[in-house]
Amino acid sequence: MFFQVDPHNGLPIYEQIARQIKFAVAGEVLIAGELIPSVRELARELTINPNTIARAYRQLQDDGVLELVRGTGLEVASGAAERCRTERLKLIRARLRQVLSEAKQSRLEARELRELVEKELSSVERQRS
Amino acid sequence: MFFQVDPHNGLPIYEQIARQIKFAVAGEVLIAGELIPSVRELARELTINPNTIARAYRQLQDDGVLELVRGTGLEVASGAAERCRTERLKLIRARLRQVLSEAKQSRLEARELRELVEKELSSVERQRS
DNA sequence: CATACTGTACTGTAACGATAGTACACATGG
DNA sequence: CCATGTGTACTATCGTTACAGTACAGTATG
Repeated sequence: MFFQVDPHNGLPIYEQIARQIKFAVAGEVLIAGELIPSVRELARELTINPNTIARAYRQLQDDGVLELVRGTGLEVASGAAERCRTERLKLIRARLRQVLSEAKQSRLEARELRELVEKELSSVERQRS
Repeated sequence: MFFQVDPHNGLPIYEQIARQIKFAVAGEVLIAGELIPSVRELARELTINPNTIARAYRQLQDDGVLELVRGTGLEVASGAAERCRTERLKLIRARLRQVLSEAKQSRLEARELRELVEKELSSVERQRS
């Protein structure tokens, strides 16, 4: 698994994990019916408290992304990909809007902002996919 | 003063205030030598605890943005505009990079992402300056 | 001088996120 | 059957953020 967690991100860790799993489902890195890493395993891998992982998983169940298979683990719910794709788009759009709005509000000149965006965008596109 | 604070922003309130003041200094909305609103006044205006405002101001002093005039208040330090401009650019660039990187990492297609950015960018530019 | 305003310091309380440790019901595999 | 591995629940502790209230030194203004 390729999850990354940053404790100083502002976002709570359990939130980061839940979101990354949703994004993985949206991108079909995790497929319906597939078992996800166990609470203890992922906790060991990320050196994070199992309770924190469990909280993320509980939230994902509440959101209908994961389903419990008793005694075995949690699997990706069928039909979750669609919903996750929608949610992913909404989240990214909101984040983007917030950043751009802040930049604009800070009286950064429009030209400067557009240059910055162009530069970072092409920089990101040049990364390994 | 035109400060806005959102308690559910992830960022601590004192951090939001400090940043907005830095941005105001960078954009020369606040000029060197100018007195900023008093702790109690700003607290009343934003309906926020004075301690929280005081904490933001203390941090701004540590960063050399504000200078204490004893018994009178805090004024914008001379030469702070330059440093604030630099810091503003760094902060916005970092935020932008993070959002775009997340979007890319979530397997959103490059074309989709670019469209999204274009749309939001022009939307923001259309706002009141 | 006296009042009212500055920033600052201190204690205490509450909520939240994260950690630590323990315990339980359930299912799988030997 | 039994050991192991699932998720889940519970209590307790710690640090950070924010709030509430009080107090104090310093300065401007009357």
